[in-house]
Amino acid sequence: MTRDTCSHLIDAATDQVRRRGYHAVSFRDLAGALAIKSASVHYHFPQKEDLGQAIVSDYAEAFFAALEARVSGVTTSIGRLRALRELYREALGRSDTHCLCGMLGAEARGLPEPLRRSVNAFFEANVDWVREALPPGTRDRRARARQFIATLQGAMMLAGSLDDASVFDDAASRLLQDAAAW
Amino acid sequence: MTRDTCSHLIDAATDQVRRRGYHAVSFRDLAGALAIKSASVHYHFPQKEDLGQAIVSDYAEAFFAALEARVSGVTTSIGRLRALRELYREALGRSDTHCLCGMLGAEARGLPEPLRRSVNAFFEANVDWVREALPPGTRDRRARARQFIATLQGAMMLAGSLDDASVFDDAASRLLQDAAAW
DNA sequence: GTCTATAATTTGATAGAC
DNA sequence: GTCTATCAAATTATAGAC
Repeated sequence: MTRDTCSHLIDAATDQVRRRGYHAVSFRDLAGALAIKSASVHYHFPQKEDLGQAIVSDYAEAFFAALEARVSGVTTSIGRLRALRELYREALGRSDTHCLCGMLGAEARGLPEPLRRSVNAFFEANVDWVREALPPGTRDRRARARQFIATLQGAMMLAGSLDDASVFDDAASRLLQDAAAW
Repeated sequence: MTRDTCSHLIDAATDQVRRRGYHAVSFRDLAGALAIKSASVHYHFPQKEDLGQAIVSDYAEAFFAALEARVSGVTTSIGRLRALRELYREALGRSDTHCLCGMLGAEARGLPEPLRRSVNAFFEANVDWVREALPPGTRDRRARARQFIATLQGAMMLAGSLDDASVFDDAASRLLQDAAAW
């Protein structure tokens, strides 16, 4: 028994939006990927915005679940930050796509407001997670957490644009190096 | 005598692509902004890709010209890096828009290949500029330059999405703080 | 250089049969 | 749940008058 159409649609939409952006993905593109018709896509997600919300909440849930799985048993701050870096890195390496929320964040001013809010909730949660993971003595914790996420996001964008994953590796490894001294 | 239509079109297109992304901007949007018809836009830029190329090369030229103007007379490494940070920061503050190439870089996989190459040339030049601006003793200069640009780009994206310029200020100021010790 | 007019295609979306 | 059929609007783009 394979997964249902709804899950497949979310996967296809997530993949395509991560590659090309929200406005470049159409219901017909997605229908084609599943070998169904666009009317069937509308059955599952009446409006494009509904599908947008679904992929963001699905992505956020999977992201934080994968993150928690990785850090279970990891007690050092650097170890936890490293786990986050590796989660970003594997998304880039496995599917050669940008972070879904990195893409939607760039496009934020052109997105329906509720969708933009969901993207922002992801970022807030991501920043909060880093803030808690930082070494106990770190000062300006929120600013450092923002810096950390900004670097990973920017590195992922740059690596994807230049089609060179070493850009991510360079930026992320120096970031971790700096963070060890925070 | 006001500037000609061609320049106005480049300005309007740059502004709208920075706000909403390449695929979300139409010839009719741009025509409307100039109170002309879309057929007139095609007179100046036959294909959308032509307009895309024009805004990127225009942007890159203006960016590096403004950068050089800012660093004329600035001799310290930190002073030069600070000037770059301020150039990014003012783009965010003055027009509340993302970096044009940051936006197009995120969308890169969905752009015509020649346009993508122009965006990448901007990033390569930006990284090269930082590499030369880094303090003389800095090791892993290319990696550090990539980290620097990644952080500024990611910070600009995050600040724009969250509609909070303090995100940029936090990330960028900590970056400069770290860079002083590189 | 700008316009009207229009073509060809794509897009988000709906109605109703099966 | 999926389909056919269709719609209204939008999109990139062109031809030709002024």
